[in-house]
Amino acid sequence: MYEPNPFERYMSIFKALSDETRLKIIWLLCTIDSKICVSEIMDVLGETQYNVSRHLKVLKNAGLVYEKREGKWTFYYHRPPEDEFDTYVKSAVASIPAILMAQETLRCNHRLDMRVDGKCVVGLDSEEWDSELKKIKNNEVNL
Amino acid sequence: MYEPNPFERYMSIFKALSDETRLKIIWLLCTIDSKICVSEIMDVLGETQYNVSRHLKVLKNAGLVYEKREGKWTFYYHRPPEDEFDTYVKSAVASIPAILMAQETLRCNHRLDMRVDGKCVVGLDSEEWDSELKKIKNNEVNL
DNA sequence: TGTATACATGTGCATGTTTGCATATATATT
DNA sequence: AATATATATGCAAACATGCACATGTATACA
Repeated sequence: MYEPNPFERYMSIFKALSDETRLKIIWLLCTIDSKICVSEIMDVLGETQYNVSRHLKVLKNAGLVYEKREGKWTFYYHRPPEDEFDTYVKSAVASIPAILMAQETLRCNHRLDMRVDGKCVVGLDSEEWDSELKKIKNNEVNL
Repeated sequence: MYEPNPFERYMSIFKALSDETRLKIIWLLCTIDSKICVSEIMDVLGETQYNVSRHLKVLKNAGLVYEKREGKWTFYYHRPPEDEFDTYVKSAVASIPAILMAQETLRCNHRLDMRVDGKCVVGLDSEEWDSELKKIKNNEVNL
């Protein structure tokens, strides 16, 4: 990425965070876990695969996340702050009240509990996750 | 402004800051002075009147500034942070290196020095400011 | 080697944003 | 009251963005 204008960096970070899906992804990365794969985000946010993938690319281009392949899965990691600006932006995102993310947090925690040795092992639209979802909806879990 | 989605607030703040002109305005408000009028911003940033006016409206709708009429002039004020999120966002903006704003800072300081009793008294495209600009360009001022 | 799974991306369409121009409004001055 | 100055805004064109569908690519597994 060639950035002739030094302001581009700041603008692209703010712009990347000005979308609800992307903001939620970053919040989850900052708050719940530092890495997450595409299918996990899909399930947690109820977004389609192409949308999640595209939004992640925007976040990656803004330098907010980086990706690492693990087998079939591509995990996206929260990129640690490199300067004061990054640090304050991260703090701002993290300060968004958890109550606004209650549903996503619940779903995310359940989805992440399915990992084995820190790796995603549940595929897209799996029956395993579907049955977990039903439990969540029926309040059969502890909030 | 009706905001059914609580995320709207965060998104509109990030979106407001994802534009170069608006980011520069907020930076100047945070760093140089807490208030500034439309014609001053025009002169400092070299933007047209309608653009400055509209960008200020975006910032106002995002809750980042508020306006107060003073005679012919409308002064825009930096709105103090109301919560943790606001505070971190302000810190992020303020952490943008001053070197990137050197030219704007210089022009802003000169323009603000023309105020009398804290009030703007120099009109649009005035000869007074034009002659100041020439001094800046000819390096007849102390950086 | 063939198939399934996870993810990425090109195209087209709808929508949103920015800008320039013209014009309207509000205040001050005469 | 008439005029000048400062600011705001409606309209339309240019541009950017987001989404859906289809398709392509990479990895895993049989």
